[in-house]
Amino acid sequence: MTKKDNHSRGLGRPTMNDVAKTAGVSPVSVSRVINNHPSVKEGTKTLVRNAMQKLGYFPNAAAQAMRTNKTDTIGVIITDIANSANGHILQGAEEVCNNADKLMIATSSGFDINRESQLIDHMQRRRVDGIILQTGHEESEELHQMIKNCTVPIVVLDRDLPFEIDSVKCEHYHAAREAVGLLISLGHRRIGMIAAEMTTRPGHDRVKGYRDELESANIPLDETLIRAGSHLSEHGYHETISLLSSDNPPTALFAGGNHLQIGALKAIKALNKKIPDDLSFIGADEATVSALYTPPITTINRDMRLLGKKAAELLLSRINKSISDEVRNTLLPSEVILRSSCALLKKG
Amino acid sequence: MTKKDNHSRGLGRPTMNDVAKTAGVSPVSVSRVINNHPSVKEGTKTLVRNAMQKLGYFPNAAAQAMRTNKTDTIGVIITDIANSANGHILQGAEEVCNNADKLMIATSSGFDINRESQLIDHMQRRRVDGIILQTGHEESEELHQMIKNCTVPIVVLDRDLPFEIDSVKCEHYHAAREAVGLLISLGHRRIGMIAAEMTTRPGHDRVKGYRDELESANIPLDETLIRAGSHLSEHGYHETISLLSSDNPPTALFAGGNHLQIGALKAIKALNKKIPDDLSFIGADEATVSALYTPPITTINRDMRLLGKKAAELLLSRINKSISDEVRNTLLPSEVILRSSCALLKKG
DNA sequence: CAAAAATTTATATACGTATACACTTAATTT
DNA sequence: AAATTAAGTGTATACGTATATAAATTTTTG
Repeated sequence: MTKKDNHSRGLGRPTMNDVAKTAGVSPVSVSRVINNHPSVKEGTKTLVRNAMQKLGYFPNAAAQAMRTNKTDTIGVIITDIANSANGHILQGAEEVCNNADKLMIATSSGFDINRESQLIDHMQRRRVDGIILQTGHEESEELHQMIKNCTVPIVVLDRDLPFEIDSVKCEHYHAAREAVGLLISLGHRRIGMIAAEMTTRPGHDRVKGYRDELESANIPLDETLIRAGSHLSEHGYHETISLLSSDNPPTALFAGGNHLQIGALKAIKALNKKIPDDLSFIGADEATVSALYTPPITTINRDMRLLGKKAAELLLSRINKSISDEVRNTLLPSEVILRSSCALLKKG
Repeated sequence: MTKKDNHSRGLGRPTMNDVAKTAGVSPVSVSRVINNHPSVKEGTKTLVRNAMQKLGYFPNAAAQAMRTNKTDTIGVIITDIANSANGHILQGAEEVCNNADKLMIATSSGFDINRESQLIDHMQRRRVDGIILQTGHEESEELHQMIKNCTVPIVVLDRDLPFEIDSVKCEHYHAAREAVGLLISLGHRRIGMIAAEMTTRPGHDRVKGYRDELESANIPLDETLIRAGSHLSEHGYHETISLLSSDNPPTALFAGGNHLQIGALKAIKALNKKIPDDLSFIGADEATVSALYTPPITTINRDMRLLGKKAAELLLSRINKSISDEVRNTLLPSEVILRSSCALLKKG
């Protein structure tokens, strides 16, 4: 019994050596069968395959990774995995990765900056071939450093970072302008704006679109109508309650985020206000509820699956070095879908 | 220049040896610092830490895995990652894994049986410490074999398999009976049932609950009222259209699945039927829409996050061998949440 | 102050795989 | 038939880490 014969000694899983022994060939032949090397006789192939079958052999990915310095794995770090919008991103990315024979592994940070750092760390230790990152902390200096120092390619998902880096983003600014413009064209002058963190693209750009559109319509800005700060449903709920129960409530409301929209709709329901009679309403990123709501809700939509796909494609190209070295920033469109939640402002 | 001095030659990433050289200590000391070994002088520690910092060193997880035969990784295989119910499962599981210092990596099969096998394979090759599996193919013999032969512990998520295996499941049967019972108590006799695949727990058990409750109420079964077969929204839509436009349409409808419910509601809307005046309705697993719908929808709910947590906890216990060897099957409750989508059957 | 004990550091090796290289045998050419 | 080529297989080794064992150093003790 030789030194390396772990398996027959009952310790641990079968290795290439065990398979080789069982098949009566050398370990090299086993390796060649595994990797579909051309020069191996058909007879040997089946010999090896049978042995693998018999022993229940699985190649050890860690050993392979160490030897080849590749893992064929793409790591994805998402803020909130329970958000179905992110689910669609993951679905899109996974489809592309599958087709490229890469395993996509998804993790989520829960918007926790420490967790985010840990996950980038994890991915690097595991030597993933590349990372798709949706940070929840665009502004963190620490994170910028981590990203800059990262030893594997990163594609950033719908975030603005203050340095050059591959990214795929969605258009938020013009869509927000279009949404607000629609409300203005219906006669609304007091338009409430509920937004996510200003340190995050969807929050920042949508608020900017709101401001610019009002300005270009010569409507004086009332800062108290802008309620930015969190992407959470609770934020949408409380700020909507606050806005609608104020002395001079808005006649229209724009909720720039799927959870925010849910929260806002709950608040509107709780206050027993009717859309669009008491209040015109525009939401964002929430396809299902918007279509089914009574009345159906006008909303800004974007193709999250496409976002995931584009990010994965860009990352794979970067990994394969099949594109030039210069940084790529892809911008995907948003679309305003008109439904019946917006009405002409009633005079008086 | 020695043989192993890769990094200073510019090839690849820094290793323990590079760090050791830079710090002026032996590789062993570096390893000890990494693993918080007690017996290492404070001065050496900082020396090593500075060197790691300077070189941008990251331990190679593959090498560690090979040496220690552990990966501190939990693999999760889910059917559909874009389904927010599954997102909540993942969230729950991830929380538990984080607290146990395990990295949870999520993948999804898209209900593709081949993909599912591949993923189990991937996980084994990568030597994850354990797998949480939500199969979309309870009935597949091939899959049963893969699961039985799997070399790492598996916890099955809300599925019935024809052999002993750790699992965490949700109660569907009694909740379905309760839902149908509620409709019966309101006078309904013709109750439509839209269900997912019969080869999957939520589909099978809910239909069984439906049948048994009707039987115990001495209501003759009309098989044409049962529309099982797919969890997809489209199935819910088409079967609802079909049911409601038949000669003898049901007066109440039970949609046993979140996507099915969405599809059914779309169909009801398309046919311009009013809930609950024209049709009483009960849904399942779709908290957001149900609460916001007009009228709010009575629904069967379950705690998906808890499902994920319990599965992860069971798996970790199994990995740590902190529980006895016997197979565990945890059953979590479902709950019927009463809202205003069900009404007394109008006579005549 | 020598010796024993405790602490810290170093040497050597194994984990499982892929590949460069050498080797054997069979097939082809001269 | 000898020489060349091709096809198939085997030997030896490196990847980066953790640890057993040994060695060196410092601290404690009689």
